Amino acid sequence: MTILSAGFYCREDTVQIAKELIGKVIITEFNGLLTSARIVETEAYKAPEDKACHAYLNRKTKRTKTMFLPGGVAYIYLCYGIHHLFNVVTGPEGAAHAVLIRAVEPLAGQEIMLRRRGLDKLKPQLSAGPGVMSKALGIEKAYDAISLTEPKGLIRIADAPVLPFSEIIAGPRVGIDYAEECVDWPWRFYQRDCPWVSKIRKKKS
DNA sequence: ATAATGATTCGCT
DNA sequence: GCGAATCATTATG
Repeated sequence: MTILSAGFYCREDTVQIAKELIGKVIITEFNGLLTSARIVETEAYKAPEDKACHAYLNRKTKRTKTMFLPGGVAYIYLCYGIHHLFNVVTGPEGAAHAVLIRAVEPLAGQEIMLRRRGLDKLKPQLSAGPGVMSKALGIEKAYDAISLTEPKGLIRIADAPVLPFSEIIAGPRVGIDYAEECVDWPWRFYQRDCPWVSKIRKKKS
């Protein structure tokens, strides 16, 4: 099992990386509890031109500074005061690019994930959604900016064959209605016919 | 359908 | 510094 190296993340084309991340495997190991899950849904965010990106126009703040790091580290932040969202920083140092992981398919340590979520049965609700999949894997914002490329790291991502083109679907990103002309950019990728992909949420009336 | 929830940011001073 | 508005969501009825 090969861990993806910095070379994979540091490329300039974040959208391409987001696409290639589908099918890769996230492994977390906190407190000796090992869990892993297959990525089935991602979104690309790319400053400065992307209005939906926190670092739009390269705004550098305490929160977004992680995104300016070289590719291969985690960017984790709190959303709606409740949910920890997990991103992978991409691109060279100084480029605020990142890929949001939105949904995963549980592999190893399913009992651990169920316990963390307070569920007793394996169903998409366990990890189909950016907030809940972080919770299932035990990811918290305290792990912001840690490396993903260390073989012994708390969080790492294992390589896997790239899915056939026909299995990957591109669409507009979710939950960024405020981003005006950027809302329709097809920067969301997910695996076709996969029950672990998050459901498209209906917009407010 | 909507309440819950808190870090972050922005516009003041 | 301070306070208000904002938000890449989820769970529940």
